Amino acid sequence: MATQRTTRIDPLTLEVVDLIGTVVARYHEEYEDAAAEHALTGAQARLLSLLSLEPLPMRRLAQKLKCEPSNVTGIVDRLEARGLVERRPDPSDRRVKLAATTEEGRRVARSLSDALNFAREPLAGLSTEERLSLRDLLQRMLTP
Amino acid sequence: MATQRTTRIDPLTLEVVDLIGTVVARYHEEYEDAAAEHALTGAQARLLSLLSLEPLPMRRLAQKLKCEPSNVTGIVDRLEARGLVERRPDPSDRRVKLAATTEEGRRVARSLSDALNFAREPLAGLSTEERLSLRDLLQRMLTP
DNA sequence: TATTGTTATACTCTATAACTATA
DNA sequence: TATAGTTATAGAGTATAACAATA
Repeated sequence: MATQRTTRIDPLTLEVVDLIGTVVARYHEEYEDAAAEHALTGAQARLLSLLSLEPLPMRRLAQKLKCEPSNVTGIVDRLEARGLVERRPDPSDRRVKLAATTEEGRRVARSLSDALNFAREPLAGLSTEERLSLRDLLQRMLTP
Repeated sequence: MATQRTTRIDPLTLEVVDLIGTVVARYHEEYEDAAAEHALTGAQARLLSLLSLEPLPMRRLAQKLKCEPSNVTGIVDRLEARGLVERRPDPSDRRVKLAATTEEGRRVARSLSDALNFAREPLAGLSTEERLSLRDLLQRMLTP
């Protein structure tokens, strides 16, 4: 019976789940703040970061962002209007448009990932051994 | 120089950061799915979960959800229209409206937290010792 | 005067459905 | 006919500013 499951979770597990919730909240806060410093929304920042690795068809972007293709049009429109992204034809298929970062877009994307100090500060207090341990625990948690 | 910091992050730390990113994504996916099963948006589910603990003034809700008070009005409106939440006067201050879950709202909130199997499955493969270790590492990561 | 909640407004993100141009 | 991208539309979340009721 579903409503009884909760009682079977031990306090330690609940504590860990709660900590993970805090990690999630902190991660999002930092990401949104970093995006806002560049006057970007979260979705725009995510799309820009994706494109900073390689140009992608609109369709691929939708898959990666887990949203409908129609939404990507608007997000790319707004980034294009700011000169951070551009649309290019795909020589091999004229239906496809490749979205790609401009020089300025790459600059912003780099600065964005630098601003994500989640990468540094929260882990700064852990030793190499502890990071190894954390890595292994997270890996086992994520791959059942 | 900000653009050089990235190169100073060792591969192990990057790996851990990447894993945390995956945890965040997985957590959100599960939360949104659980909310969608009850035809709730993420914001509505979060607000309902908050209220399932205790009635709160609209202002407090805005603080907890980290959004403007004006937005809470609409979210509570929609939950109230579905009979999951109600507004009550605060006897001690007639300016204040307390949002509170209905009986049905509590049921949905409980079912929602049950559906959040993130609490169970991802941690199922870890022993008690490993959970203790994970808890301590996350705690130290979050409290610098 | 300050605070609580609301309204009004504008923007973004989201999904759905219909359209176009290619394949 | 199938696919890629777009447009149109509607609902929801968000911030800002202005407002009424109460403190």
